[in-house]
Amino acid sequence: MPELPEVETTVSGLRKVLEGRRLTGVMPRRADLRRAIPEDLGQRLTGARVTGLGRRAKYGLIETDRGDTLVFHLGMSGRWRIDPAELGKHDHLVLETDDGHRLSLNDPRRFGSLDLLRTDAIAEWPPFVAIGPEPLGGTVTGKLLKERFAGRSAAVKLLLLDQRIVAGLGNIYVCEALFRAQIDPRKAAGKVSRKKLDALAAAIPAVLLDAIAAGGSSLRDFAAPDGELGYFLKSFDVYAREGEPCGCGDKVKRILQGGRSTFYCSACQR
DNA sequence: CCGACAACCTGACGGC
DNA sequence: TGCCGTCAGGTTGTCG
Repeated sequence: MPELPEVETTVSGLRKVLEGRRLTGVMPRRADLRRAIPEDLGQRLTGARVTGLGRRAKYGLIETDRGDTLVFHLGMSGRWRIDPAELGKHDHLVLETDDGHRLSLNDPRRFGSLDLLRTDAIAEWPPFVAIGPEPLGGTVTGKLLKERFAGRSAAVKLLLLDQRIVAGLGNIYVCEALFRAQIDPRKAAGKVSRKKLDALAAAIPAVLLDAIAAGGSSLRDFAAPDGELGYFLKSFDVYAREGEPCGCGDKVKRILQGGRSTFYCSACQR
């Protein structure tokens, strides 16, 4: 579930427990997730103090006073647990703090990742070099979308999922933003009108901020890291609502694009 | 550049 | 109870 709002919520939850704390234990419990976990991760982080937390696109950042930043990605099924009663087979990294808290990165499907980067070189990390502007940074405007979509015949839905165009959007919030902007997800990106792109540029941060306000909602198995229920509290306009009525009275449709479900209202979105 | 598809991996759910 | 097919928030790569 982890799209931008869920990562943002996760980072906020981690900040409460980690900021300013010294890491007294750092225990990777397997060698790899989606890719290898750095072998020296435990050694480099043990004893370090956490100086700050942040987020870039769907990546969470844990910065330390040793010049290293732990970069995590939650993939499809990752979440952080704070003070879990017991560790299970999907708890892949455990952190212990000097004030007695224990955190675990739990990721059943292991599509997530863990990397340890030098903080001063983080901008040159290849995944970050390729990634597009932050949708909450105020720079994603109709004008920018017009430029990035120019000449592109791919469906606008698919280009919005491309992290190089805009960072942090995933399947849920792309569907929701397109609904709010009343854009047909199948439409060629380069043929969406400037007026619609202005509406889209406004809808993207609106949808994301609503989700953050709702506690990083999403789907079934997402919970905020402090254990508060973060899922199913938010209802979507179209996502996962196939066959249900849209506000206009028509039924929400589900189609496949790029092998993934798109939910939309063919009456409202044109 | 594009669309289609597969791969990575586990778990939940529905149908039988 | 179990077996089987389908689906799920993401990313990366190949093929034609």
